[in-house]
Amino acid sequence: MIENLVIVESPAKAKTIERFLGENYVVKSSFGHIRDLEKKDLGIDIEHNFQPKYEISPDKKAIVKELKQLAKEAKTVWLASDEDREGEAIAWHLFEVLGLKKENTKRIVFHEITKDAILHAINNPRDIDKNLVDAQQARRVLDRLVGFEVSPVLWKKVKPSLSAGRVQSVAVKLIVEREREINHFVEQKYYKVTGTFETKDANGNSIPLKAELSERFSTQEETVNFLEHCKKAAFSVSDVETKPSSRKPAPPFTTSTLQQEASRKLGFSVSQTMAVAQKLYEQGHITYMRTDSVNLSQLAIGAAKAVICNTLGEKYSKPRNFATKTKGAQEAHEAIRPTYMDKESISGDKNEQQLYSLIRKRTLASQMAEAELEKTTITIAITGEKHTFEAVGEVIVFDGFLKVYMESFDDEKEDDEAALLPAIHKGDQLQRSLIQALEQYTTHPPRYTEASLVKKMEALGIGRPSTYAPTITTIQNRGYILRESRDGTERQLDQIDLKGQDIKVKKISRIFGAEKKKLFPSDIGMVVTDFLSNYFTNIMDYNFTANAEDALDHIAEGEVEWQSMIGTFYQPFHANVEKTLKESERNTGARELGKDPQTGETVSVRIGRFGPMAQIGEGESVRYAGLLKGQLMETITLEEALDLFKFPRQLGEFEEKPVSVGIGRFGPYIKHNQLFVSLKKGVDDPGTITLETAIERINEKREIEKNRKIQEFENGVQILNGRFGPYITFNKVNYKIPKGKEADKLTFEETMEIIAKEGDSKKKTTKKTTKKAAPKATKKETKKETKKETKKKE
DNA sequence: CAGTGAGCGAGCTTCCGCTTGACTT
Repeated sequence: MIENLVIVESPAKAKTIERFLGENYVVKSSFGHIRDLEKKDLGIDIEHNFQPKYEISPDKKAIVKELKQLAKEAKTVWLASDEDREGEAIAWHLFEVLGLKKENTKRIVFHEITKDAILHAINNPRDIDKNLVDAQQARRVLDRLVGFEVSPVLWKKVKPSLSAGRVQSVAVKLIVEREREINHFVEQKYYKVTGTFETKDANGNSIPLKAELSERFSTQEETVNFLEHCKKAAFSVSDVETKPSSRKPAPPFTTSTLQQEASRKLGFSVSQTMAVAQKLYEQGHITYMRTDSVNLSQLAIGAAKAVICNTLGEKYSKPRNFATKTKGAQEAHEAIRPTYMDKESISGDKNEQQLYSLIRKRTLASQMAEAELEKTTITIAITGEKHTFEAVGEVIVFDGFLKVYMESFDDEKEDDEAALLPAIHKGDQLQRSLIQALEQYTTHPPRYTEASLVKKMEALGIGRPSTYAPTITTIQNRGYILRESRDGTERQLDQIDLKGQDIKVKKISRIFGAEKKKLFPSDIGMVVTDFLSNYFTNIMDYNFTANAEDALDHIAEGEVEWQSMIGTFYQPFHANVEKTLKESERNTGARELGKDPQTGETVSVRIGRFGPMAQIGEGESVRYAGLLKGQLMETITLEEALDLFKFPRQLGEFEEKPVSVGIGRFGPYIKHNQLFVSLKKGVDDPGTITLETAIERINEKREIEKNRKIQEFENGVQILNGRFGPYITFNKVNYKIPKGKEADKLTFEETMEIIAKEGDSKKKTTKKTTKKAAPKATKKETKKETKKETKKKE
């Protein structure tokens, strides 16, 4: 017999709570939701007032069985899932599925995992809030209806297996719209002028003062005119203004801000951040990592204060409570913070240590005093000229929170170092040493990174802390967007120097348009976004989720029945689905580029069965070519499209066999005597590569092939060098070499032993996976792809 | 792996939010 059974959502939480509650309590975890709408079909009985058809999730069968047994034996069952819509629903599903009875079931909630908070919760139980549960059911049903009615429209009208959803479709739209903004952006040339002046410090040493002209010139003529004027002009300090300012620390981390800072400061992807944070959480180093709250417990605020006072002194301490401003925040947890504030570092790998340190610094900084700054602006007048030079400097009077943590921003400029300015006064005359004008260009809005997309989604109230990372993975796996780095192109810019009485123009080179791990839309992403925006305008509206949230709030307040809210949405929505199926054209994003100058036939692009392609002519003479990576149907030119048809191109002969360049599914390649060699990215251009370079690549590949084989035994077993180091291959199956063995010293017996062992474990794992429910399609896809890739590389 | 792009039709795909593993490369 069990006295008390407490059910929480996370096993790590269960472990901690069990410690606080003592032996009369058994604490178990449900591992999140245990039940969901039927996986197959719609799972909603439209005819009967949208009655949901729930089923136990396949991977939760075992845990449900265990909980059922424990619940039967327990005197009291405490449902302690999170205090938000989803948590309330989990409690209700548990109540239903475990067959609990009202008289011995209690619903409790706590926002922080401290003994006091939990005991307080135990002493203040309540009933399940059915209105809140209904709000969750409405949310769930709405998402299913949108996803499962719109996706099939895409299958019919665009391409099979595509997906649409309240969150993902809008996330893709953000990236598509940004790309179009960039394409339509017209850059403006201007000249930025900086002056360097000689000043002297108290000891008579000269100190240069750098100042920027308040005006930017748009032509070289104007710029040179100005420099000509400066030749004989005098410069004097017309104003020195000093203003005190202060800077406040940022609030402690939420999931979204943690992902952003880890991306900017540590270069983590959002899923990487979550994986590392999960480890820290499981080891008890930090509080829960999926949260939208900036709230800290009193305990944490006190602990932070103690650490700050002890290590830095009292004047650095300033306890604060932060208010959450995020739309639709549910605040079931605390902000992300260290569980033990005084623990400066933790054991673990480098990533774990770095992320922990980031979280700790951010938390401490949030509880520290403002930084006191002094901003000085020096204005330098030019005789006979209305424009002035300005130098801005910032001095930290008191560092405050900056002592431990400085927040980063996406658009940080490199040369924005707030310099220390020399002590000069109004009326001082200045000598110019150099006046320099540099040709510059306005820049288009930046492409999203994973983290800045999360920031935008959060601002729009789209998605939740638990879904930001998976959503980004999904839209990449579906091929709607891709994350890429691109080398910029080099450009020659004019730099015009005035030194003494000489004006000199010189060319300097700068790299433009380099992108690092940015999000780009694909053709399919653009076509799908356009299609959905056309036919499902309301769902693609950035306010759709925010409006839905308002309606869900009314349900949670008990003012509206959830079925009536869904009914209001569904009636016109479903009619629109039917109408779109009947009336809309198949959408391939087809676009005419012009005429082929050689044949006069029409050149066009569209999405074909295997992706984006170009086409010349129709009927008998039709020719096709796939687009290259990085080319978009929307922006490809006629010339670029025509270039695609120049392949395969014959380069000549090598060792009496023809050498040709072609473009395949995996990019440009050289073909010679059954051997395929990829071109070197960024170095070789398939249009211009010479026979000589091609032979070089062929020889390089032969060299690699030669070094590939480390050992070979009589029965055909080989030890090879692969992309990930040495491995064993036998009968087309690969086996990894256990750690501590050296590939070149393995004997035949040892090798066969490894094959036998590895083979066994391989069989086991395949059995396991077949036993389990079919994995999600996205997972399948990634698995397939990685397999393919390894094959390709080895 | 190095091309492909028709049309037919079976049978499949798909959502968002809660949670962790079990995969290995």
